[in-house]
Amino acid sequence: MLDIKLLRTEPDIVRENIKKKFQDEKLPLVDEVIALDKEYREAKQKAEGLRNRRNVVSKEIGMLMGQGKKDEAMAKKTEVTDMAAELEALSVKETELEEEIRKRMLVIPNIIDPSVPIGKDDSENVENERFGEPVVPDFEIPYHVDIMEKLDGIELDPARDTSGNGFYYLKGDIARLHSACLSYARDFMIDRGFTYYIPPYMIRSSVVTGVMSFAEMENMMYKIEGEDLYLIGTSEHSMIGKFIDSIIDEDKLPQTLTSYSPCFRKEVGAHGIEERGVYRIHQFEKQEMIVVCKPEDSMKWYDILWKNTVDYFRSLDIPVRTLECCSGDLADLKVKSCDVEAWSPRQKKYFEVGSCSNLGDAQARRLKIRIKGPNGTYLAHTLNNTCVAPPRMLIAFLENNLNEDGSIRIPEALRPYMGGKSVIEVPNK
RNA sequence: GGAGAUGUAUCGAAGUGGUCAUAACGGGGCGCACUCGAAAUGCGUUAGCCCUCCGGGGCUCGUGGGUUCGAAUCCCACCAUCUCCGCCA
Repeated sequence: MLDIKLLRTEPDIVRENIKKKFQDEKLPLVDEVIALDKEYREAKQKAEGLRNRRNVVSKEIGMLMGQGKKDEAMAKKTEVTDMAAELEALSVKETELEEEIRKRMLVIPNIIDPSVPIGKDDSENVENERFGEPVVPDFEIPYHVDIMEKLDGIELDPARDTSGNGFYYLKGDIARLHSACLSYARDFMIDRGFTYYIPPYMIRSSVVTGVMSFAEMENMMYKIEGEDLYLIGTSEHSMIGKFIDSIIDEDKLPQTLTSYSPCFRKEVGAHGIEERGVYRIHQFEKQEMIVVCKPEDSMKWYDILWKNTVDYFRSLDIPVRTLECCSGDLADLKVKSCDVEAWSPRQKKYFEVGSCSNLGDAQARRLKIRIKGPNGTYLAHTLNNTCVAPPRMLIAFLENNLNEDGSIRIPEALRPYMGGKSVIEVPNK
């Protein structure tokens, strides 16, 4: 969410930004907000004038009552009663206008960073940099489910019976590999100075509506029946939620956190949920990074965050690239964002395994996350990034570390988490 | 899950319908004075948000409603904490 003062003083910047994001249909909102805001402030001033009068008179009534001057007090009462209706009407108008303004402010996109490439949609995202050689071996790479099944590491049919499509049983060494990736990611991030968190996996509706839009909530979140609780779609929800309406001492910054959680997503209308396998599923696990920092540091942290993910994947011998989100594909709250994509030798292309975002002060403004410094309080900047989401990254892991005989090589870094194993062998039947 | 108690600034806490909400009283922090320095002492200071014609004004006593001319105070709902009982990993 933008600062409304920016719309008052520099509406052209806001309009220009909307155009850059190819959301011209939102252009009228700028003038609407400016007009509503003017009306709102007039109503507010009038209402506050009346409230002031009421407070003063009520105090006088109190004094008169204290002195036993009942008649004079009664006369004053009438004065307050007379303006009650006007005040009530103004209050309602005030609230209504405020809501109308907020409704519009929520959909006016955040000002993007000047470095963001201009483009209409995801087809115009820009490859930034490649890390590692994208190798295609001279033998055929099977579909990830087939690799896993050959290793006796996945059971999809029973999962369909117990839970439906979009769930899975991981088994044996593949399940262990999944957990190893997470444990390794946890230690990897701790080594880089991040504080490890295990957050609540369910959050109240008031937090949900704070951290996402209504449409997102409908399409992503599972609700617990009979309770005011939702299963989190990512640990970012609980991690950012804990900062809602808080003021952080400047010397406690930056907050660099890494959180583990299972993630639950309905994936309503999402492409690929029907696909067999673990690419898009209703339940997965993820190690996440969250940073809350001073405004001047956020771009520095943005670079540190995505590089962490790149380093993590490179330490597992998986080639990756970073793909920068163009203006039109950037979510409204984000200033800048890139995906980390892993190489798939089977598809001979890169696919998304993580997403790094700098939200500037937009999320902080919406959630009232502030910093207290020597010169007053100001809004924080917030960032988040995926370290690893194993079910999906296993696809890249298995494809890139597959031997011709179907066994899987375990990179050095992961061996301590796999009981020292250097290879996952194909079981003899 | 049952019973009871509680929620006021940085902390403890007073206020139980008005003329004591920046909020008594006490502690902590910070600044200044005294001191070679420190302790002790004294003085001062120590929320956030919004509007502003920059004079000021409004809102916030866990949160949201209600009653009232007026609510920290009365009523309702929710949230949280503590104690006891039950249950559980």
